[in-house]
Amino acid sequence: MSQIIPQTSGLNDWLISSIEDCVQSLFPEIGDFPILILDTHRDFQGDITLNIFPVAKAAKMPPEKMGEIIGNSLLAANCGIAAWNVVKGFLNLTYTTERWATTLMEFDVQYELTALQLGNPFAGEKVLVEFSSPNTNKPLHLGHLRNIFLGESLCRMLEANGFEVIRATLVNDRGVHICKSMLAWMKEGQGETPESSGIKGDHLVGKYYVRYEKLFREEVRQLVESGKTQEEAEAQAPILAEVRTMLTQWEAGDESVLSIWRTMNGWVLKGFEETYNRLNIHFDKTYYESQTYLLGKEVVEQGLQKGLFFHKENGSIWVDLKQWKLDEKLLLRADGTSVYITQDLGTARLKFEDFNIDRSVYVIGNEQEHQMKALFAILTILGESYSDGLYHLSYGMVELPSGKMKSREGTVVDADDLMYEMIQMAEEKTLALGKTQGFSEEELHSLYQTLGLGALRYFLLKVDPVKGMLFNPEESVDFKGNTGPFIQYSFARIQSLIRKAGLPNVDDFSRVGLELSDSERFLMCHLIKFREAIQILSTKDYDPGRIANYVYELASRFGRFYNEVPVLKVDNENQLKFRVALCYKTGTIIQECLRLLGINAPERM
RNA sequence: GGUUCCAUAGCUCAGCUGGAUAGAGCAACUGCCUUCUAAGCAGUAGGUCGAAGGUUCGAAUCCUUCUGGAAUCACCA
Repeated sequence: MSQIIPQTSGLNDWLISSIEDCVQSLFPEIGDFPILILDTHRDFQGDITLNIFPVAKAAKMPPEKMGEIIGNSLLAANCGIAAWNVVKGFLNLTYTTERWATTLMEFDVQYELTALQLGNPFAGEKVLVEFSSPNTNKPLHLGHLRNIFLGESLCRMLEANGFEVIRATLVNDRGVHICKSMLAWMKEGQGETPESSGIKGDHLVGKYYVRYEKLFREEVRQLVESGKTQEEAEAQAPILAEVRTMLTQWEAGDESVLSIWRTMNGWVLKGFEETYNRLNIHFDKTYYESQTYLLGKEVVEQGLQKGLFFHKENGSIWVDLKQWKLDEKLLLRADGTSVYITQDLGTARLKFEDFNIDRSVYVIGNEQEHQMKALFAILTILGESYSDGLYHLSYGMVELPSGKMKSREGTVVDADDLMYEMIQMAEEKTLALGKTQGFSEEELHSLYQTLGLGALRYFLLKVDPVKGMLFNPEESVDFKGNTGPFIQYSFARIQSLIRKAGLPNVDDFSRVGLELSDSERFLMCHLIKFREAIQILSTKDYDPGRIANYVYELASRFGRFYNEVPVLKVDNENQLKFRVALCYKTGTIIQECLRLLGINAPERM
């Protein structure tokens, strides 16, 4: 096991050790100092920059003098540095052409991924990622899409880092909200089904969820007119009592209620399945709350016996979370029925029993941050073996210009509608550009999907998850600038070059007559940071957004290169090979980054 | 009221463990398609990084306080 795994890019590692050697030989007495490597500022000459302040401090020497000494020493060592300059406390270094050529020829997406996995001390650990987790009373909306894209992309990142990933979703298929749409359908549905109406199942049920709200509002309005206060009216609306009765019947196993419940849930789940398929999302395991909601009681009972939880006078069971800066938390009601967190405890245990997981990730909105903290604290108190590997990937809500989306009031951006619109828009834009001669109907259809859904996915993933997002349906999602299609376009251009030049053969590559332009260096400087960009060192790296940023920067540097430097139209054979190789490798990295984001990369567009 | 999170260009956002003159995209304006895909490239304009202190060679970044916004704090789910 003496294999050497460069932590980041080989080039930078090599530079760091060169600098270490150099400083050690010049100043044998020097103590520890950090080597800070950063990108060279755009306005200065160089490929990479050393921040000299820490070294200078350790050696008690003015930074500029120190920079001079190190620069000269690296140059004299003949180790791949062609030039240097010092500005203030910064030593800007330029690699030799030879060094760059070697680096590029050795650079390979498969090698990078393998090295990433071999370098991950936790590789092979099992991670269960729970995401999407919808309710079965309404269709998926924009907020779910953010969740789903985050979850799927995180799974792919974890896999790339060598983790074994289990994709799971928890369907919330029971409770008052489910009964509401059932009740409205029984009252006013007249037997309407997805087949009879031609409406997708989840949308049909969602329609009755909204209908319930209308009926409820109407009853409240009448009660208020008859002299009740708003509060009284909302509490006394007869339809609410009907819902409660229905829930009781459901819990008691009343077959007439269960049968409608099964039917309507079936419609919704079939609808979800369609949407997931369109998004290419597949779960290894689906948990249903109706099957897990009683499970937690056992976990609570065990904790009670171990003395970790306690009773209150009325018989309810609690846990003290004060050392986590949380309050006391109710785990089981006095009547023995479970609360939300009881179910979560049960599901958590079940996930472990099913898959023997090392880590458990929850992709859930930030509205449940408090709840998640409490859950993790309790699992830690219980001493669950995976409690160190718990993580809540929290994300901000997607809001509309008019404010929060509310399913009840019908003010939501529906996932299916939005996807459809995105694909339509992709079609319009593609046709307007008229670059798709020779495409078959099938290819066109597939291209529109790739572009439309790529734009949507990128739009939702490029923003830091912790931040709330604003989505303005009027302005819609862009196709130019920092967008999915721009990155896809960069890839398509590269593929076009490769089709013309053929795959680069670098075996007989020599450096004769090779010259590098600024834009080539600029592109390569970023290209070799691929591994850094996708590496997961801790849970703070559970963010697909940084891949989006990385690949956008890469595509944008490629754009500059493509415009400034001819690739195919060069006389020097080695120059041609080098540039084709640079394009090809940039393409493989773009493709892999897009794949990690769940976005397809089209060969032509 | 307690806790947590957020605040960067007109708008949407980058800015990693403190590092050079704070960067993109959109919108606006100016150039570039008889030459590798113009969904592109180059340029102009746009900033008191919410405010005030502090820490140090150095702060958008770390600490404190304040302001503004969001979420959450049920024997609801």
